[in-house]
Amino acid sequence: MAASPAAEGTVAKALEVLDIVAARGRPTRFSDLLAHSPFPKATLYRLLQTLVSQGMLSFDQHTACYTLGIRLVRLAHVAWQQSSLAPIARPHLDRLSAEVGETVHLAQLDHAQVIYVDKRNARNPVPMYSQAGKVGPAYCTGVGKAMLAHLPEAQLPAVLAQQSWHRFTDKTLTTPETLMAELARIRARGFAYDDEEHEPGIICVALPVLTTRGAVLGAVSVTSTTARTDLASLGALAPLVRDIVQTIAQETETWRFPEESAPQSGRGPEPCLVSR
Amino acid sequence: MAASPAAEGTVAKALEVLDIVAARGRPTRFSDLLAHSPFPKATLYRLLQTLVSQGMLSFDQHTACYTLGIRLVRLAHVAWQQSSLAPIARPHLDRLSAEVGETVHLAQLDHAQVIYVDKRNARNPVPMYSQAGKVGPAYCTGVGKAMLAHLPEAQLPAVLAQQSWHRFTDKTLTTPETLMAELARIRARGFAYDDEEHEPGIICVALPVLTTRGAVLGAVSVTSTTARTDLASLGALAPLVRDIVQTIAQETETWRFPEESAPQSGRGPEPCLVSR
DNA sequence: AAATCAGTTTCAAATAATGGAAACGCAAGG
DNA sequence: CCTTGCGTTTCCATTATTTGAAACTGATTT
Repeated sequence: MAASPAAEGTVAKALEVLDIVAARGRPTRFSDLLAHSPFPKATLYRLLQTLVSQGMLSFDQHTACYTLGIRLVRLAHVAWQQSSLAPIARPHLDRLSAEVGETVHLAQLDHAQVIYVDKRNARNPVPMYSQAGKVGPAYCTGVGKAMLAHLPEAQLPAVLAQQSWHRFTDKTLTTPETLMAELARIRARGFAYDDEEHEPGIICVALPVLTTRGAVLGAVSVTSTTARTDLASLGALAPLVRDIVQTIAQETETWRFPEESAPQSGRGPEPCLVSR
Repeated sequence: MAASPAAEGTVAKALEVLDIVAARGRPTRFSDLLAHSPFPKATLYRLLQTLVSQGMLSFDQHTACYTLGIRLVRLAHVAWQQSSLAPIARPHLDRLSAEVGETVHLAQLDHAQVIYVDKRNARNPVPMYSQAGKVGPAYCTGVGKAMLAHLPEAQLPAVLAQQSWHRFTDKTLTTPETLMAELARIRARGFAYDDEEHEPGIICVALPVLTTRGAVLGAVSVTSTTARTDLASLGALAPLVRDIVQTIAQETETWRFPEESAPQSGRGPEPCLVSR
């Protein structure tokens, strides 16, 4: 189960249950969840009931299985829109994608992992691991290393300590020391490569999206395969990607303004009605 | 804000806070949230702290603003995959989209609203979060009416009572009575039209995805414009869409009940979603 | 019929949440 | 320099919820 953040409140436990359901990855029965949770039967049972009644889980009468609920999807859509990064980056990813014709990723750091927040497929799509919403390792992906390289020094040790250091390929860096050296190279160079460190044959260039203060917001990468290109050619795209990430960063900061709470008319189906 | 589900547990309150943040739609300050929540200052503060520490919200030190957190996006991705409908329907939507070349939607019912779960544009296969989770009215969209028409009679009044009945166009049905009549026509005809009831110039055909027991799982629609086609031509696509929804329904049941038989006795059709 | 299993409910004790009030920090104004 | 006001955070006695062992239900198996 990896990161169990030592439940302290009821809410934390409820969320942990959500994670457990999510981790099963399929409709799951009570006993299965019980076996994979640290909670006693009655506690788990009540948590599940609460979550179901709240719409965060749904429960199928026939199969007696729990799945994640639709309320999550609704919340997540807003989350995606509300995150300052993703919606702002969108048109720029489109532009980048059109220009280079390769797979393009936008990622953010979540705890010590990379989460792919948006993605454009290559004109000739290549099967690969990443997918919007999916999480991946930070220490052996282009976007991950680009972000780690610009993390405040104080945070780095904690984050490195949470990496799995699994050797995906024989080029994977599997120790904090070698990674630290790589991060220094990345800072010097201004961008990161992924040289088949996560999947064989998959390479990429990645640049971080940084605020003017230097805080890491996310990272953008262009990914391809060794069959189609090589690191040097990908590196040649770095200036283009730099333009993109700088534009994104700039627009993000412009957007930041919080907003006074104008007396909005409470109800009303008015505003954001779906395009269809 | 209409649906405030009268929090009874702590978890419910925490989730209500999430909804409030989501409803603001932008990074929001404490005082703003306080003004829009039913909780006392200290309570709200602690709920926010919990949610932030759990990653469901994120808090920006500089602007002192709360936004929905990245953990939500991660969960929602799994939710989408795990929902029996969306991943199963995906290839069939692709097929339908390729065949008709028009906008295709997959929707489900969430409370009394329609939630768009997947979508195909004529051209590019848009990344998921750009549209998943968008909600729309049920009483004046093709997918919405198709699903309402097949809801258990006992639930219909409650759902209709939650509609806004806003007159989007002069063809919008704005009373329960006229809608009930329309739903009867839809049941008789076997599929629903949207005749510019939500947006002028936008028309569609929609069919519900039903289990063998008749429970509503979702709906699929093909949408176009009056400039390009008319209702009659869209209606001609109904048999094709019927094939699609039936295949989806069938695969859903196969997937969920690998070797279950004896499908009788229980009470009436048990809809999988919908109001508490 | 008895045993087993999966899921549900009970209840007194333990624990966590509550919220009024007050303190804190900070910027603008006297 | 000392107010004043606003937004944020902490305190703590009170209150209500959560807890979990164990008992119960009702299927299915032996």
